[in-house]
Amino acid sequence: MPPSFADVILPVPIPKMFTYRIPRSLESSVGIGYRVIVQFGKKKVLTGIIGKVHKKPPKEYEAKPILDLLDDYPVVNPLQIKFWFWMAEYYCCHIGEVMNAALPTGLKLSSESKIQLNPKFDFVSNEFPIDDREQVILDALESKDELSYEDCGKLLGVKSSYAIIKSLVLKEAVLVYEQVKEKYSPKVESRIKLTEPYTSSKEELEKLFEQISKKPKQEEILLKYLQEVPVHKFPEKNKNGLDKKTITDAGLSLSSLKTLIKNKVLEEFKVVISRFDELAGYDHPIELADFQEEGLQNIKTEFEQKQTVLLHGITGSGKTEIYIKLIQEVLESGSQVLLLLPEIALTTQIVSRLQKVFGSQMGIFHSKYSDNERVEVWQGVLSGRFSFVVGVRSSVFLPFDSLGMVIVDEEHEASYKQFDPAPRFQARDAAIMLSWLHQSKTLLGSATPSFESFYNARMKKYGYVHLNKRFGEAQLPEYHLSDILVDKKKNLLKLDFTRLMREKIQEALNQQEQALIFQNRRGYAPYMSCEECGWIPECEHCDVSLTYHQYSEEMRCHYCGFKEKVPRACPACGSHKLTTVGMGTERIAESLSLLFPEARIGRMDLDTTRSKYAYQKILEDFGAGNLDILVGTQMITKGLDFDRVTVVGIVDADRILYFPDFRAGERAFQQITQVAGRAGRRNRHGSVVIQTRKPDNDIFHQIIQGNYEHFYINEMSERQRFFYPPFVKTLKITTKHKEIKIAERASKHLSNLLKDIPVKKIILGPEKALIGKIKNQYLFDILIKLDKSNNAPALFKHELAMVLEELKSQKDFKSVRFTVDVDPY
DNA sequence: AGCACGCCGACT
DNA sequence: GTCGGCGTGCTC
Repeated sequence: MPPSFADVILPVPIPKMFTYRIPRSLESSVGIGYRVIVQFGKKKVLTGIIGKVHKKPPKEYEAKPILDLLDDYPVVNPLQIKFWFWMAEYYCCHIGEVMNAALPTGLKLSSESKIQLNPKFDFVSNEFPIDDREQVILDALESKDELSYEDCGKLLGVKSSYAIIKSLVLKEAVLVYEQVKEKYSPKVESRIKLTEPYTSSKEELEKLFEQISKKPKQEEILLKYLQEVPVHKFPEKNKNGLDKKTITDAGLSLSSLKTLIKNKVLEEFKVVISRFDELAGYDHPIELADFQEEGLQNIKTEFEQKQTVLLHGITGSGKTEIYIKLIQEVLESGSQVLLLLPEIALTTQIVSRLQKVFGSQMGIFHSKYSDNERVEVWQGVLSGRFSFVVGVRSSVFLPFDSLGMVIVDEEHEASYKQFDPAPRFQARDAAIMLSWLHQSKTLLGSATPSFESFYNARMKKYGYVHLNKRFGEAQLPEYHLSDILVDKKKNLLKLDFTRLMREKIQEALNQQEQALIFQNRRGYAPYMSCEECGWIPECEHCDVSLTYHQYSEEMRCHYCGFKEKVPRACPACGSHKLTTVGMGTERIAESLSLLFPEARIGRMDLDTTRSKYAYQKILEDFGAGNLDILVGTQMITKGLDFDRVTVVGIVDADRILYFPDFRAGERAFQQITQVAGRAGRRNRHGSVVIQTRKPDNDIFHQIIQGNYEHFYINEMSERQRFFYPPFVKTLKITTKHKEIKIAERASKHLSNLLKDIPVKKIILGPEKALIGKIKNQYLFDILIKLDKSNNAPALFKHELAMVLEELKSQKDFKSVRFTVDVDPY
């Protein structure tokens, strides 16, 4: 038998797999998707995933052997591997980067170099002298068995301890070895149980009680145990024992418990438990209104023809109920279901709603979950415990093996697109691909579909179902446009609130109703400015002004996290007249508390929801009526469904509308409609107040009339004329370097090379990026608009990859970073 | 991305 | 003189 080889995917940004030899001993037990340990480079040990198994020995090098197998089952299935490769190709990144994003951290291992004393080392008759710094390391190793390179560096106060360690190795004083650590640790519970003979014989137990009658604390524990676990009535219950916590929580003595264990009366044992509670789903039937039932039937009919269906349902039309029906059917047929939600909707009512129906067969995949929790969701899908997962963007990577349906709720949400580390994927689009690989169906749901999806629906690529009724007696809210400039002239603008806005909020407060105030900017004020000379504090490392955060008395950069104290005086002219310009949520909340001193005001934005349950806490407070007004960013537009909200205020609609991006209009329509949808659900009618400087902008009237289609047609003619998506495919390449000249030159050079690629396209730029400098790196953008026909995008990407490889190998551009963003936002 | 090797400046 | 800065090349 010739030897077998495995192409292993490793978490390194190199565009290929690495071929390793499969040792005979592992030959029968490995395959695609297994986690393996391999040596990479001189000593680094990494975990990788087998992407392919074959018999072709590599010609140019000797393959190293696979060192070990981590599990006795594949962690990733072949469908996922296909999906990874598709993603790497489509989003122009490396397979290792996809793997990195796909595997929960807990399943990734990497080794750490450790040093230990060489037991053979003879300190006395040592032929080489040990210097002071080496001695420090050796002394430290006297008390600790092992040290990492980092520990050594800290000990010596130097950045790199490499040279010293190398010298010690040479002198044979220490040994270097690699330690791989499994990051995932199961949650264990300590339990106790009664030992023999006390379990089987009542007499023995009685004897025992006599013996310990003088030790009341021990007696107490024993009584507690027997009360919780009636051993003699139900002998089998002893096997499972009792959680140790039950004893300690009852305030009983831990040391007495230890004595009982030491005396072999009780026995301690450990069990692995789940991090998720078992919840029973109630099977209460979901009642659909006639129009929802009709929608459901239409979806099914569309699915007969199309793989993907767009469900266009206005806010309050009850899309969730339709989802539930569909999910139930798919689950009953034995297939799996994935429901994608935008991150910020995941902690809300929809999840608890679903949990009530689906109980513990439903897994939740959160971005705030710990690494261990993520591994458990992963394992849960693998083992079949979860046949249904509700999750964020990254849950498309879970190890499903037989998806029957993927639902993407709020399909238009920009947060489905990942920007920063590669893969820069759009989860909605990836979900459609994933679903296709499973030969399953995809349902996209939205009240304000993305133009891409709506376009696909109109082109008959997707099926289309429209729900335009609201459930129950819910009415659409009444819109009011409030002109900021008019009020300002008449001196009616108080603390940035127009008279109409203040009146509406006051009315709500008078009626014990609630108000939601939307402002898409966190912090106190976007920036500060000197009244005398116009100086504006800017970030030292980025090309942006610093945001003023009042609460922490700081100026912060939202791009690199840089912060500094608020300047006392203007460094340019010495003036003390520094004022804040513009408004963030923090300032809005402050203004409201001045305008409505009696109101209880809450704020919800990135700064107030950093901790795991902060979001839920604020929502619960609001839901319970402990708050009258909630101020927030986008976060408040999602999944909130509170009866008492009758007023929704948009403080600065122009900020959304006049954004330098071709999608600004689309986004404004979506955002305003979404926030507005929070007003007056059920039988109360609500008001939406929009503050703007240009109330006659046509877009407002289309939003008010809810005329999505009209709006769409208008905007699309513009997009067609100027070659914007969805008429073309776009691709953005950012060039980054710490020297502006080099960054610019590299970008120019690249754009010239791209011009030669024989594909129908438009190349724009290079141009200084919107934010020209971030973290001391200068950025230049090239935007490419690709013809969608004839496979042009794929051809172009292929050529691009080669051009980039070539460019990177030129020595002038060695340290230049290129990032490719396909379908950027 | 790490990590090792190699070639130059500022210090005991 | 050396330490240690980081530029460059390589990883099956």
